[in-house]
Amino acid sequence: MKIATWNINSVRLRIDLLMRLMDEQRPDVICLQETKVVDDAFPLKPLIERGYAHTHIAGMKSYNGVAILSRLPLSDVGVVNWCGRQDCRHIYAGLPGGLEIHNIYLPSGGDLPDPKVNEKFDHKLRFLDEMIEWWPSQRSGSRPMVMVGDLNIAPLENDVWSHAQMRDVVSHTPVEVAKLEALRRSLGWVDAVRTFVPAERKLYSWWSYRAQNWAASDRGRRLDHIWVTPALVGALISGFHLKDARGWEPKPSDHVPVIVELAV
DNA sequence: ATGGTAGCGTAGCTA
Repeated sequence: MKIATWNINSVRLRIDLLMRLMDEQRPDVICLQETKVVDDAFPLKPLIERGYAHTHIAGMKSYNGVAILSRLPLSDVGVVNWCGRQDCRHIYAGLPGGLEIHNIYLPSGGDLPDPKVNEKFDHKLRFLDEMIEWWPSQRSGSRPMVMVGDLNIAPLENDVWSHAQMRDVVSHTPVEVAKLEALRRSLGWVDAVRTFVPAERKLYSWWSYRAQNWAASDRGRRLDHIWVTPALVGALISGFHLKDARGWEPKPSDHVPVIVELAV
């Protein structure tokens, strides 16, 4: 089973690039974040025609929005609301073989890394706190599960272009990295792609639109992740980033797809 | 220290 996750930054604007991902990689399951569209306006028809007949979407006007697009049947689908909001950041679905996949778009957190003055950073930390409590109470780590998405945190030193210069930049601050680690430990999640790309190697999934030349400056961050429960570690076949997609024309997303293959 | 770009929706928010 091949699973891809991609912050597409508007599914309507980039529907042709989504079909390129489908044609080039043939994932069995694609999870999207930042679809930025209400469910009634989601462009499902061309995706269904391409074989992604099983879909579970939750979108809102302008912001956020997540989608699971699958060639394989989905069962027991659900939505999870965090921090008392219904803001389309977490959906899940069952897959054949007793697998469950969770697709999450974690709050970005704004600019200032101080929860007392920046409500967005406070929201990000509370979102993490709630998830840290939720997983052990609602799910078992012995269950085969995959958690994917834009977590808006780059946890490792080599998940950012400069660990020293990023310490006070939201996405790499010690407080959010510690909470992400607590979340990982909650069910013993394993960072799937980092089992194939050693922690000593730089690895990014996002490059800012604001750079004059994203590839030349190469100031990226690894914000997008695929985690698996211990029950699935032995099934991992490959894990990689589709870096070429950052240059896809016209109008690339600022995030690239992250992909794993599982022998299930 | 600042500003740089992008998407939605058509001003200003979010990233």
